[in-house]
Amino acid sequence: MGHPALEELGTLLPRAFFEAPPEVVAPRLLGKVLAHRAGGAVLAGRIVEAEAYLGPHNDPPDPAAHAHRGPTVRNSALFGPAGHAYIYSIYGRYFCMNVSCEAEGRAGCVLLRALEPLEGADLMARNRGLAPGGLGAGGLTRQLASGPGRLCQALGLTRRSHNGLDLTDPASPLQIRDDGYEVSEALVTARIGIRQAADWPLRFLLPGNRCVSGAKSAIGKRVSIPVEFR
DNA sequence: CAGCCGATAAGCT
DNA sequence: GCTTATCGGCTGA
Repeated sequence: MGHPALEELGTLLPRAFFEAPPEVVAPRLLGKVLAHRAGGAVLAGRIVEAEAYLGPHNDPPDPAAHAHRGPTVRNSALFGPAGHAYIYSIYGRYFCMNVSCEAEGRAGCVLLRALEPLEGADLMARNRGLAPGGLGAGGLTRQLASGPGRLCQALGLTRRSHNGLDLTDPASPLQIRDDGYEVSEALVTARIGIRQAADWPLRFLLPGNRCVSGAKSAIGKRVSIPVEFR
């Protein structure tokens, strides 16, 4: 009661959606809904910012990607089937969530960097240690999940509980759905917070959206997303 | 097995 | 802008 079933948030994205290069999947994910069922609650938000990290089969390979040096215990989810969660801890305090791409045996992923909260904003605020009241007016809502670490904290995602989950399984507590929200244009910029390949244009965000992270938000160019990739 | 350091965020100057 | 918290996985010995 009070919480929607995940089905009400749109149609579940099929695995084929993710079986493509990350630079194709990342803009396609803009506007889609990331949903987490935690106990009786549902926490969900629209993806407004994402970065592509390329697998080692690319030429040149992407030196900023965790999959850069091939499979390891940590990144094994990236080399499995597409549409799985890859969650890792960073700086001892935070987690970041990626979606695996490409066919099984090939790595490549999309880092989810920011959400526009749709469901469970009060609970997100609580998870983030913020005051639950007055979210709408004060602009606090846009800070709930504006950043990869904030996103995982807001939704309550951890490596131990959620790494490796199949996002395309109807029984999974973590899914990505399409509620019909249409995105025809993305803003493309360099990726944030990396040193290697720092100038590659692989960060995608919804132009003008207030929930995106980072100072580089305004620096980039608009590209239209081909209809077949929407 | 020890040392290093990162796809971060928050708080302070 | 600069600093720091705090950790696990990676690397090389």
